[in-house]
Formats: sequence, structure tokens, C-alpha cells
Amino acid sequence: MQSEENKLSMEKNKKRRLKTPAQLTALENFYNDHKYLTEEMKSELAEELELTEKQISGWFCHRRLKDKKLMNDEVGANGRQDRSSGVIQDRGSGLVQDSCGSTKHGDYRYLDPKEVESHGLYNHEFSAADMTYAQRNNHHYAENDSATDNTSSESCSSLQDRLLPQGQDQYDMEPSSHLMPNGSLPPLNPKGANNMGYKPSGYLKVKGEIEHVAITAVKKQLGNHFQEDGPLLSVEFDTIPPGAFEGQIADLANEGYYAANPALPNSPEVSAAKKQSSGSRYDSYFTKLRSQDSHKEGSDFGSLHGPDLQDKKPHKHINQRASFHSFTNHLPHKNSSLDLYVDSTGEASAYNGAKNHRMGTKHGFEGMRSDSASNPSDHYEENAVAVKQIDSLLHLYNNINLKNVQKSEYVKSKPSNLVHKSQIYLNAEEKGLTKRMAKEEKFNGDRKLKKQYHDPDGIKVLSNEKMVAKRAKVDPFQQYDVKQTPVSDLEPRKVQRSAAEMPSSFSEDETAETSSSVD
DNA sequence: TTGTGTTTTATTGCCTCC
DNA sequence: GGAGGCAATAAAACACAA
Repeated sequence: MQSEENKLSMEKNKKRRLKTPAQLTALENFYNDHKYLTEEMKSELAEELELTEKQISGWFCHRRLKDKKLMNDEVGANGRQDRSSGVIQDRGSGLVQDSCGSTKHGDYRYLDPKEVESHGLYNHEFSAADMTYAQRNNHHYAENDSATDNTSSESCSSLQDRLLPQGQDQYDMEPSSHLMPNGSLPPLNPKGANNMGYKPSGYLKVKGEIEHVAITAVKKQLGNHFQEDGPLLSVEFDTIPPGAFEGQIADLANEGYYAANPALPNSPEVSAAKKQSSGSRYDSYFTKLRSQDSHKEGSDFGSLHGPDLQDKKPHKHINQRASFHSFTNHLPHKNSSLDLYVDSTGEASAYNGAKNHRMGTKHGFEGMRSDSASNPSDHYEENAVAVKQIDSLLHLYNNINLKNVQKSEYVKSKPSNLVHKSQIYLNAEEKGLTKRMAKEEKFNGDRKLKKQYHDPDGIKVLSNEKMVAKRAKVDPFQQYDVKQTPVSDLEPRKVQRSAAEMPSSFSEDETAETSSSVD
């Protein structure tokens, strides 16, 4: 009833209406895992969010455009300086650079530009860093490649089991076989996806090929250090003296692709990977990260890498990765739906690292503050309700995921890039992040101070609670009356971008996932 | 307070695929 | 031809500096 009324009123009111924070959060999180909606998803989302399907479609459409636009911006801003590992770049991009520097579709003529673009490769954007991460998580990727766009490692495991023999990673099985005799990478050939008896069609086919090449490229660059049947990057290195790479780190702060740059064999990323590669260290690393968390932004990295950068680059790296897991977690011992709101900075945000950085600052805190000042109780109600709404949406989301897994037709027919694309975007935006850091610095400092003030013990609390805490600072005597309110009744966002764009910390999902892969 | 720039939302047209 | 997606555009909402 109310939903219908809302929709009617919305249609009557031609004036554009801003989505509520809860709606945006739900949309963002859903978008993180599903760039493209099925009819079912759309209708359910529309119902849950009390929006029209048209609005849902439109939002996702624009969201994709936004991603793409950000992508283009970051690529343009970073120029081609990060393309030192050209083979990877060009392979990944699907574009081949000829001797004159012009680009053309070479061996990738099989690729549908549209599909390539939707992978975030349209603008030559397939960084080594992306691929490094892809390689680290190729198990995860394989799931997506082989089964569904459902990013849940749990929900798609059955499909994966069916499609991949004994949980083997199709790309890890014979990585060297992907290399040409001269060590170069073979051209993309969709037909190559047949090796495992599983032949993804259309989108998934292309996707698999791209990742396939990407992963292979990284493995190639890792050379002998990569162990096919062992933990990722399972190489024992000599202990690196403290501060040995601080100089490099400083330089690399402005580079997003160094991870797989052969010119930097001792790059901090590699050393970090080394640490992460061995199970115990890796586990302890992220266990530490988890426990000390999410609130002490970057502080834990200080002991690992160096003072300032850890606060930014590595942490952002981690944060961004984690975000799209926030809605994909189906393991009971892992993140709850409420964890969706928890992030390392105290702001709620989604996948958009670079932009979120700004948004989280502006909207997440200051917007919140001003909002609180104006109407604190409303704000609390809004967020309290938002938590419930998100929780509710989580169920919706899980249901949809489950349905998707069960719907093999959907898997076959529906193109989806999902995590892969998210990953690409995340890393691309991450690169741009460094450019904005200076501008954001003062905000961050301010924010951190305030955070510490409100959360001195680093106790994991909902950002909503933090919102309350922040507001409480403004109005410490306010009593809150939490009432259940329909999403559509929520006050239009004042912190519209905050909840949807959390620079999250490493998700437990990923941690566990990686750990399990090590095991 | 106001002007300006940015972001978000809505609309429309075109294209591709089935 | 319909559905879905992308791109361009306009306009509202918002943020921010002067």
C-alpha cells in the first residue's frame, strides 16, 4: 500500500527525488556484486527499496556510467606512466600497440568491445596490480568465471565443484601452458576455454580469457618464484630490513601498478605478498588487521611497512577489495549484515575508493555533523532504520544469490562482470586516490582525531553507532527514539554517499578465502 | 548569502540482441 | 519489434569558497 502510494507520488512528482541513504547503501552494495540486474533482482530490489523498477534500472545504468567515467578519469590522470609492464597492460586491455604507438585490435578481435569495456578494459585499464590481485584471488575468480556472477564463494561453490574438478583452479592447473614457447602470452582465444570441459559462453567466456591471460602474465613475471601447487607466492625471502623500501614506497605511492612491475622485484607489494603467502604470517597479518582493525586506519601497517604510506596506499588497497564482499558473505561466522556498516574509517561507503575517500569525508562526517546539528534524532532514526533495512536487504540479496546459483539459465545467459569489474575499478580508482590524498589529508587528520576521540579503544562498532556518537558530540544530551520507518520515508540523504561508499577494511571473507587457499 | 562547480537523478535517443 | 544497455543531456540537489 505504502509502497504503491510512494511510487505514485513519485511519479506524480516529476521533480527528481534523491535516494535515501538506506536506498543508496542497498543499491551500492547490490551493485558491488551485481553490475547488471535480472528482472527478478530488479523487481525485488524495487519492492524492497520502494522504488520503481525503472528507477532501479536507471540507477544501475548511471552507476555503471559513473564507474566508467571514473575509470576514464583515472586513466587519463595517470597517463601511461604505469604501463611499464606493457605486456600485461596491453594483453589485458585487449588492445595491441603497434610500433607507431597507435592502438588497434590485434589478436583480440574475438573480444566484443562492449564486453571488454564492461570489464573496465575499455580504456586500456587492466593494471598489473589488478592482475596481481586477480592472481592472488584467482580461486575466487575461477568461481566467478566458471559458475556465476554470484560473488559468494559459498553459494557458488557447488557450481564450481561441478565445473572445476576437485576444486582445482582452472588457471592454476597449467599456467605455464598458457605461455608461448618464447615465454610470451598467447593471444586470446575464446576457444581456449574448452580445456576443462567447461565452456563458458559469451560474456563469461571473454571474462575467463582475460583473467586467464592476466593471471598467466603475473605468474610469468613471478617466474620461478611462483609455485604452481603451493601457496601463492610461496617463496621464502630474506628478512627485509626495516625501512629498506621506504624510499621506494614513497615513490610508489603515486603508482598503482607497481605490484607486477618486473622492474621492482623488491617492491613492497611483493614483500607484502611474500608475507602474505605463507599461511601463518598471512593469517596473523590479517588477523591482526581484523582485530585491531578497521578503525585504526593504517596504524597497523606502520609496523609492517612504514609510517605514512601505510596509512594510505596499502590500506586503501585492502579497503577497496573488501567492500564488495560486504554483501557476499554467506558464511555464518563471518561478517554479519551489520558489518556492512563497519569500515576502517568510520564512514560508511562502498567500493569507490578514490571517490569515497572524498565522499566519506565530506558526507560521512561533515555532512553528518551538520545533519546532526539540524536534526539529530531524525538522523539517528534514519540510520537505525537503515540498519534494519540493510539487514532486510541482505536477506533479499542472499535469496537472490541463492536463486541465481540455482538458475543455471541465468548463469549462462546473463552477462556479468561483477567482482572482476569491481576489482578493476577499485584498483583504478585506487590509483587516482593518491592524487586526492593531499587534498583529503586535512579531512583525514581531522577525521582520525575525531574517530579516536569517539572510539579510543578501537572497538568495532557500527558506523551508525559512530554516527550517533558523532552526533552525540554535537548534541550529547539528545535522547533517541528509534522507530521503524519505511525506507522511502527516510529523510532524503544528507549523507547520501557515506553509507554506500565505505572504504572498508579487508573483509573477513577475503581473509578466510585467502587463508583457505593457502591451506 | 551567493555564485560556482560537482554529483545525482531523470529523460531521451540510438544501438544491439533475441 | 521489444527489451536492455549506453551515451548525451538537462535539471535538481548539494558542496564549497568568496
